[in-house]
Amino acid sequence: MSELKPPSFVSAQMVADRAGVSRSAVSRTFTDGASVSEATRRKVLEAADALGYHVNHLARGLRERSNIVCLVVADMTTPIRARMVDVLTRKLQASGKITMVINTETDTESVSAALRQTLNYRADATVVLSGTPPASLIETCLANGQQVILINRDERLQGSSNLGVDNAMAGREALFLLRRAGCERLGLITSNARTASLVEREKVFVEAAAAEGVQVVVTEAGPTSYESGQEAARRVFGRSEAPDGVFCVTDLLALGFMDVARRDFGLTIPEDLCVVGFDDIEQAGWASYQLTTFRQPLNPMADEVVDLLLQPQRAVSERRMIEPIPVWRRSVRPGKP
Amino acid sequence: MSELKPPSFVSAQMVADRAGVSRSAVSRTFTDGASVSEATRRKVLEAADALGYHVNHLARGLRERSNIVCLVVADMTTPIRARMVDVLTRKLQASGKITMVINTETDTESVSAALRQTLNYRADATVVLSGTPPASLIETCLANGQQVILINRDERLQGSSNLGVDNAMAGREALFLLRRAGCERLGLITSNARTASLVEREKVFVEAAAAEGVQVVVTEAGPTSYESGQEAARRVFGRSEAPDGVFCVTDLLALGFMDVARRDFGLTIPEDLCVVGFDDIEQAGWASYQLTTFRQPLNPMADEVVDLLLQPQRAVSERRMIEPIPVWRRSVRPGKP
DNA sequence: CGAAAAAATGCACTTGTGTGCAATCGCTAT
DNA sequence: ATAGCGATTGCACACAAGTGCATTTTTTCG
Repeated sequence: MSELKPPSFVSAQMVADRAGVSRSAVSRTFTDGASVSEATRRKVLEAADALGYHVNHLARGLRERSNIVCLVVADMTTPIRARMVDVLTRKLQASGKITMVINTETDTESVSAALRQTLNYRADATVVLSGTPPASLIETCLANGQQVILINRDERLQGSSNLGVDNAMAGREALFLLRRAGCERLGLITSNARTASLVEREKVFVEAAAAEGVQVVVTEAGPTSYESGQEAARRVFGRSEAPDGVFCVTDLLALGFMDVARRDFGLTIPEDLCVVGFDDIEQAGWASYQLTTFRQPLNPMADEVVDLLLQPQRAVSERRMIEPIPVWRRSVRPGKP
Repeated sequence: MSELKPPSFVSAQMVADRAGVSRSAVSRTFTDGASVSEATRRKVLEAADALGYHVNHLARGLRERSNIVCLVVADMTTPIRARMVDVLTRKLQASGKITMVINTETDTESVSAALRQTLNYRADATVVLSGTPPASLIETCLANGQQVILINRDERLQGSSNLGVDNAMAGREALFLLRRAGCERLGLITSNARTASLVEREKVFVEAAAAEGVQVVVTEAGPTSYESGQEAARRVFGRSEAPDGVFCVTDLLALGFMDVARRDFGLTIPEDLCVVGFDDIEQAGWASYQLTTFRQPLNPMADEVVDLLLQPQRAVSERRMIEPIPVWRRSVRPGKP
């Protein structure tokens, strides 16, 4: 009560008064396919323009869908996340949705709070890029008619739509690339984040190596970052037997790893050491790195999200899997013919 | 009419029915400081929990402030922009606001469309990180009681709050650093974006050099990106007289420039060439670059934004200027004592 | 020109909240 | 026991839109 916003928003009623018509006429002017004569439409538009009227989407959202989509995301500064947010907001906008970003931590409590916000704002759908929401809360969302789309989360939660890249394929292919390059002593660099995606890439890589009778030395560094990659390299090359081929479960890890391997241990890439990453962030293509990696096809993924939004009945289907695209650069020796 | 969302959101009325109280009691239970007895509050909370009730912030926004803040931004994948969005969403959330991101192009038409969206959703405020909205539209926002905060835009538009880093200081200081390192042939790398911020950094640098009787060769590359930095380096070192000290108006430009200078022209940094950037993106600190640059103090800037939001009367004040922080790394020779 | 069909318009209700006002409830003090 | 008083409670309205239905206006066609 202390202060109402003094210059209030202009409402349809004000426009109606000014144009000398009923409020319904104003509403219909801004509704596609509604029946309004050309004359009154002109009067209304003129008045609206003069007053600076804009339809209140909040009020509209009371009756029908709000057209709001919530994006729950952590670690937004990470290049891959930034690109995901960029692509998603773009495509969502293009399909008439507006994006609310909820910047969260990955712990369950933060994600839960984010999901509740999502419900508070009557979002048509929630897209989760980070963390794993508790099943009970997902059910609440679904019970309220809100779609839940999980990206790269692969917990298969009842009713939620799941969507992600094929991590197994990347793990297998990474091994293949390193073996073809003649690498004998393999290493795997992962983070302590233990995301389902990361774990799967790791697992498949190690298993595929075992199938060939090759051992893999697994190094678990800190969070998924450049610094963790550096730390991992210091640990790896401080040991007796150094690897000559490494799969880093993330490009950021790979870049940090490469920098330390080269600068602190004098290794040359790819002669002494081959490195494979995952994500294909922009920096992976920079001249200093030229990292061989797997691209997450973000545009197709975002298209898929939009598609799910427009056809909610598809949501119950199985997990949609998208193939990552191998990007060959210079951090792995070309295979012998 | 084809399909109403079949499992509709649960409303306060449903909770009231279940708890055997009036809808007002429900509303008051979720309103701080409202008068409800402990007994009914308990009944309401229980019913709300059982039904999965969540207050509709859209409806709440009809009467009072919506607590929505719109962020208008382009080039979100750029590291500096990603960090800005990250920090802003964080701080806004912490102060009880929710962020709508509008991903736009920098042209006036796109920005205008974004601003209108902002009005449609009754945002309390709009924060513009990219592009320059037309004055008339800003006035409309203000007339509707919506705050407009422009960051690093420094057009001084009537009524909007402006906020940005001190570009002049950076330009002067960059020259000082290079001169102290003994650089004689100076270059400046800029982009064709011609943002006010970029132009000012450039102008002050060139003027300060002129004041010392030193000429600066200005090279204008494409958009503000790593690739443009590479392109600029190829042009600069293809010419007869190569510079030995360069100020790149952006870190991304600087990193691309460094990579080409080193790899394609065999220069060593900082012995043959000193480089100064601006922004202090994460990559500037990576081992391959160690770029001397100026940090945009994003946290203080975001604090300032939140502050402006909470005290709208401050909005009319003059442009708030924040000092960038010099970050000394290895891309510039240390000055002679 | 007049009747029937078509188009345009306005009323009133709906969506989910918050809140002023009046009525009611419960407790204390005389 | 009852007046007095403060704490609860419910009614009804406001907020800003969309829309079914009935009514009015316009158009069309015989």
